[in-house]
Amino acid sequence: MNLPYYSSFSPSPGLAFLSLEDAFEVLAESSEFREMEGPCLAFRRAASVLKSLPWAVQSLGATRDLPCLGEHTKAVMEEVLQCGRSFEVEKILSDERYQTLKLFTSVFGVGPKTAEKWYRRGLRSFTDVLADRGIHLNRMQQSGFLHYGDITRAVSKAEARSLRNVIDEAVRAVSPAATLALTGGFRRGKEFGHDVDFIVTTPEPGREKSLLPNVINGLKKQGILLFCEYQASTFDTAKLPSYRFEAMDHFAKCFLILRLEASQVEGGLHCAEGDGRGWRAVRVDLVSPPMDRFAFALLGWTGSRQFERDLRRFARVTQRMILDNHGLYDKTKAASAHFQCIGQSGEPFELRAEPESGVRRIGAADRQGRHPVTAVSRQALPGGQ
DNA sequence: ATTGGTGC
DNA sequence: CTTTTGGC
DNA sequence: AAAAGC
Repeated sequence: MNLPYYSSFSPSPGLAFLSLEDAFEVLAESSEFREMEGPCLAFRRAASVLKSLPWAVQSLGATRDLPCLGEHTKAVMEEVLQCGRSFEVEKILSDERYQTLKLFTSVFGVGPKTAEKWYRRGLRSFTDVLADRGIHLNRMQQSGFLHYGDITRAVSKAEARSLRNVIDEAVRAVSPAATLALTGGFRRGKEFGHDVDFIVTTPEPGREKSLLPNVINGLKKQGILLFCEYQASTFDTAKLPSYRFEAMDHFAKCFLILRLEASQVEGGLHCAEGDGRGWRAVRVDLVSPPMDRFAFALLGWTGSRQFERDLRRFARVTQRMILDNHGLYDKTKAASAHFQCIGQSGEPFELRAEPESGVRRIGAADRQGRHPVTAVSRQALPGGQ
């Protein structure tokens, strides 16, 4: 197993200059570990707003008209712009609890609760965790440790393209009429990602239930399935919108770790220096909504996380609607009349989401003559429910 | 059966 | 001043 | 922590 060195943010002063985005990400993460949800969100927004700018901020004056930046964030910015470091950020980076929780949560299958549990047991390293006879790792965490080096390594665009071919072949063998769409960060145009996300749907009635299980079987037969957690659909149009407190959508989906052969990647694998295996493990997610929900699923899974959050808040507070991965609902219509998206019987639309920006994104896009959200049309269902 | 993990 | 922040 | 609501 490849253990990480503490590399992401070097606490050694003078060497690594901190970017403003990184500084806010550290503050956000620290707030998250301390269960301060408000400050966490505020720092995430600050980071997101700076990321959305076409230029790098070089002076405090340039941030005068930007939203989501207040007293605290501007004080940090002043420090970082002045000398490339922040006292508060460095204090966090040198904090043992922060370092340990950051390390533990970097393992696939380990979230804040589990990381905290291990920390309270006095564990401080992977060696500590793996040597502790009282710790039982679930299947996901076992895979997380087993493939740690590979799945913490960034996935390149070329690797994502290659995986598209692999998935496309497996899908086509099951349902030739199926639609496969790349989502997540790579759909947003990113050069690197931590995984590769796809949405797969079939117009063939009755096929949707067996589609994902059959695709998974195909990958298994190829011998490239290193890990699979399959979640069957719990989607039910009669129960929309869902009032239950649930983070995830109800579509059939699977969280995979696949073996990707170097020979299938144009320009080779994104791998470590002396890695002669000729393959690497990659995290892949497949989501399979019913065809008529394709657009909403695509919108929801294209991200970014901050964009999804802001978009839903925008739908609620200014449009008086509820948006989720399953649909768009008008709160002002009786009995939660529900709105359908184009593409029910025909072509799913091309979503032009442009995430990675802050709360002002929609307005900014409009000013530039782009309309990232207008693809979701207000076409009422017959009968109106 | 519940918690915590998975995701954008 | 209090409330809201993905009624994920 | 920042913004919105009262």
